[in-house]
Amino acid sequence: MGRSHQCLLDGRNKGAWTSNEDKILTDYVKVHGEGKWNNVAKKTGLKRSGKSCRLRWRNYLKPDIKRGNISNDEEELIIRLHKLLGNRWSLIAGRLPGRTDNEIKNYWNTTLAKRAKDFKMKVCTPIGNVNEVPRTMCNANVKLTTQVVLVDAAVQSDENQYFTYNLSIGPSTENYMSRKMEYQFNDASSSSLPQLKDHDDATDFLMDFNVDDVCKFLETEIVQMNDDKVSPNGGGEGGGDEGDGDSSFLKKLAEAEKESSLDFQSLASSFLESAEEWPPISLNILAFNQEK
DNA sequence: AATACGGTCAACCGCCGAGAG
DNA sequence: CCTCTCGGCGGTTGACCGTAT
Repeated sequence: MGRSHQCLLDGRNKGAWTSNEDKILTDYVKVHGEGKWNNVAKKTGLKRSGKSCRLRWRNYLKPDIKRGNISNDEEELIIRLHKLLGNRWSLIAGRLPGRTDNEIKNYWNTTLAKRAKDFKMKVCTPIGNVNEVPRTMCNANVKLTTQVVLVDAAVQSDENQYFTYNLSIGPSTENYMSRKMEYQFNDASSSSLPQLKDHDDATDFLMDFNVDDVCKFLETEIVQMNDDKVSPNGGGEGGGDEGDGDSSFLKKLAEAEKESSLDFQSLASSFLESAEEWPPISLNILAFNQEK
């Protein structure tokens, strides 16, 4: 694997390390400890840059490094930490003893990212209309003219697949709700609606509303705010069963915010910002939900 | 058997911040 | 302050390897 052809550039070796170079570096670190990497070349005659020495030691030669065979537990931890931290590989690696940032990064880019993509392609079909609320989530056929943002998606394993997403919906960045849901697929090839898994309260730090809350919010608040000619209780594109005014999301949001003394607005705003970095996967999820 | 292709992962690159002088 | 060095980090590259055609 990796680069094997050594070449000499500016008097320095580049490319794969030889076992002899490894020994020289290992011996040096045993005597002098880590750090002062630029001294390695001076004191040992090794034709490598300080950076290259440091990298070789930290990613390969260091005695406590675990290599290969990332366990299911480790994989799940990587997925969860990546949800939380993004591409901050060194932070993620810091919570996985013996694993290096480079290894985590490689594992993510090759195995996990690909798996998530394959899973998405397999299970979901784009419908091309992000403004349509999936009927399985909503009793009425409501036109959604607001933001629907998916900020997260992940697949745990082939045998036990799930995906998690945060759905942020609202007429503006001032008024919206966020809900995290984790779905379990018993059969990835099935087009039926997946089962909702239990929440992980530790990471679910936004408000926890059930699907009915989402539906009622969509049917009342959004239609009302975006189409003067459509009453909040039916008509227009929508119609169907609606919630009453008491169940409005905005009221609940205000109450919850008051009770918990948390700034949900800021929390959700930061989520929306990070969502910009994700691929436009929301279409696919919506399409899947619309399947029925 | 030969070739093409895609996955893996070690290593490199460029950027950045901290700290010393 | 300014400059320089060093180390850390995330993104990218490219050689190797297994598999498909």
